Amino acid sequence: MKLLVLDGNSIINRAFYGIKLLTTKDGRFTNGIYGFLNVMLKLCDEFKPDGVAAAFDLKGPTFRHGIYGDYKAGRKPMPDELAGQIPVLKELLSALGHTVVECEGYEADDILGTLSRLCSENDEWECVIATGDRDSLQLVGGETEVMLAATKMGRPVTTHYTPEKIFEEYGVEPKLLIDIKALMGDSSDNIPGVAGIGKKTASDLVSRFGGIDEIYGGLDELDIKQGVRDKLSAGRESAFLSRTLGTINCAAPIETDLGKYASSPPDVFAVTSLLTDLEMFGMLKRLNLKAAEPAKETPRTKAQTPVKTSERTDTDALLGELRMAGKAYFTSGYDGGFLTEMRFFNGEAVSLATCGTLSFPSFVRDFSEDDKIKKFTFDCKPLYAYAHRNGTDVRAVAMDMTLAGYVLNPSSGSYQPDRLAQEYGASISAADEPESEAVLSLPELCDKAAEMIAENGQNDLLYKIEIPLARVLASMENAGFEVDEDGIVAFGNRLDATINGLTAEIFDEIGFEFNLNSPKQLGEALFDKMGIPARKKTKNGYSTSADVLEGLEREFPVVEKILQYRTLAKLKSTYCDGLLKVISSDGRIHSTLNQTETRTGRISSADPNLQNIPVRSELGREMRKFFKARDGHVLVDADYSQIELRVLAHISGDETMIKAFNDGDDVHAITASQVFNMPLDMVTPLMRSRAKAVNFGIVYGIGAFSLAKDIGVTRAEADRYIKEYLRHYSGVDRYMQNVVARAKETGYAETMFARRRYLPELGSSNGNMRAFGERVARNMPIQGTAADIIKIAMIRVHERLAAEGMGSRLIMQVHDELIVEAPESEAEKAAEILKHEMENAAELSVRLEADVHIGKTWYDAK
DNA sequence: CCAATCACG
DNA sequence: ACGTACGTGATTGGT
Repeated sequence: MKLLVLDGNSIINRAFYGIKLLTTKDGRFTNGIYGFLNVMLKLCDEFKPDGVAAAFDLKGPTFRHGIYGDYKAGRKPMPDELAGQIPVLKELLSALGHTVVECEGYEADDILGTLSRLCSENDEWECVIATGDRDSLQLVGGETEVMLAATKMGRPVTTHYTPEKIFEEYGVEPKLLIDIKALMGDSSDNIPGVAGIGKKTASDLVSRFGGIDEIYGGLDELDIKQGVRDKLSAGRESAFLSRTLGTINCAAPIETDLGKYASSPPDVFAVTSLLTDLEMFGMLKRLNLKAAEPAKETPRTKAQTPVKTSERTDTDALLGELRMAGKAYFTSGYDGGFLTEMRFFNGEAVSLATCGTLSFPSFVRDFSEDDKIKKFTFDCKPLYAYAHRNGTDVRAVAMDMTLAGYVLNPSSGSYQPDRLAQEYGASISAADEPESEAVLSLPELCDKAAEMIAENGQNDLLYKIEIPLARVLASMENAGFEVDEDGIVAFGNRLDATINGLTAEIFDEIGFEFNLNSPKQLGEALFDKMGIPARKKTKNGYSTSADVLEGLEREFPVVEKILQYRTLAKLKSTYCDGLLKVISSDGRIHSTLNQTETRTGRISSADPNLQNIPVRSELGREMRKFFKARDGHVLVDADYSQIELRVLAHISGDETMIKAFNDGDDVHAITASQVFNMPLDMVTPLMRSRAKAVNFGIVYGIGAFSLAKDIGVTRAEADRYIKEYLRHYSGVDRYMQNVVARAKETGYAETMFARRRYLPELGSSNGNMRAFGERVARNMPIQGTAADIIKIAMIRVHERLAAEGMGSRLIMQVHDELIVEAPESEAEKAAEILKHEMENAAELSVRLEADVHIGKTWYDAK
């Protein structure tokens, strides 16, 4: 029996670039498919295989960050003209009775390797691999031959590689090709190799001495020129790493029963309609088929589900068991963002389904969608994300232990299963394998967590806020934020020019060069060498922070330039260079929204952080022009007006502050008139800005010293402001005292929605620690309640947009701000939904207000 | 891996 | 007498 294994991506790529752009009448590209079919039919004629398997990489916009992430592999993204052809090709292959093989987390190469291994382990089967990629030559031998397509002098040639042929060409056995590559490197595959060793030297060494194990094993004794020996010695690690990188993985979890790959009879109807649709009439003839009737609507066969294999293939039975039980305790395994396996822990048995299972994707879908199966798991966000990317949803999540752990104690630091087991399931875990212990105790962990959550009065917080929010965050992460890459590059170049000029001027004025980015060197230059009086010190030397330098810039003009340099360097490195590095192949940036990171209940954004894109300075704000809505869409941006102060007004119940909010929208001015005892229309901008600082200070737990420093008045003055503030807002005063006392009693601070943060600092004998605990006790309920409210708003916005069947998507949250990407035609409606859901997310004694703006870019929508 | 710095709410 | 506002994340230099 003979299996023809096609390297799908490689062959369609060669076809696409080798054949001029063929299209159908209505403009769909077909050249890749055409070339692929030609190659395949030719190979079939030549080898008469009993089965044909086409391996493909899994890639494209249905997959997540880091996987979208060709940016990490340094490859060019596939052009849309080609990407669009691949699904059609797969459909056609399936219709022809061939097998399409894909496996999340594995490349086509790995599938080739695995099939080759399976054939060599199986007496009946032999295997022919067809590819355009020389990497596969390492697989030759045993039952495997490779047909390598190449272009010589502008003409396509295919070479048939057997072990003999490889020895003839390279002078080594196939396995050692990897070792040659490990030495010479391969820039197109990002394999470093050994610096200074090229193809010639590498082949020579390997053919004389064997693989790198032998070469390095006898490096000192072998007959190697000293220069080469030195290079080898320096590149030792790189060589071994390169070998690992260059070795094809022959253990992809795909269908292992080779019988399943035997060709089945073609679905003549499907093939005919597909080829007719592609206008490939020549191909129809070659297959002895007639064109389909043009009048008839040609229903397409459903896209073939990729074939997979697994430990447990009876996923239908598994699903049945889970349905019968009505609940499922499970964990999900991910490889770089791909869902690769699920383990079920119902009762005694552990059932494992992996992406190698024939029906894994449909199993995951059916399982996820089934609202009769209550789901108990860890960290549901990745599963929500997986489901969302595949056009479905996860229903009936009854427990997420990660989120439960976070709700029970947001200061934990880690919510890994083993840690949770340690903390909440100690009775079970005592043994050596922390992970499996944690997993085995999942049902008990869930019970225990549920009980504690209920006891704390946190049911709504977990089940109505955090768990539903995970779905929203998953969808936001999947959506991403479109950016203007060229714009950022151009902006970066402009910055670079200015930075270079500035650097030269600074060194010129100081008189010598040093590393401007080093606070240490800068401090020495400024305060030692130039004799500028230092004002503040850090542990390691002088402080050169902005607030110190700002006090010096009038007197010493060079300091102004240094400050400017800092600003520009930050913009360039963090925002231009940093963001460019993480643009995915879909032209968008997919940040990760952490749900268990902050101690107050806020979410955080990382990798990259999109919650700290500059806005306060005009130049920095320019960055926001590069964050834009996709074609035909606009950004709808809504931010809460003073949500934290409104929350303070509500939870303190302070009548004056409540009235202030009800009287008008400029609270800072109203506060100024209260604190400075003036009629509202006599409040000057300076008074208003000081009052604003006091408002912030109050929210942060304030001390007179810090307030004084912040607004540049004497300590006594600042003290007076605070006293006056608390005298007028006596309810706030009372609240601030009560909340600390309460926290000392209970040991934690809490929000309106029962989110708590334990404050062991309050019992500290260290006065500073205790003072810190007190400030947190004052601040956390305010910041945390605001965080709870916007989370509720996010869930409702997400649900409304879905319920109304809109194309608008929530794409970002910045603490008090939500951004929706809306089709132009929906902009107004999306704006109304945002405003309404945000303003009605919670019922406070002051009204919540959200300001909405619409624009093509983030800059315009603020 | 930490400290310093600076971007945001 | 002493230290001095809440919550984050990324980059850089330096040990």
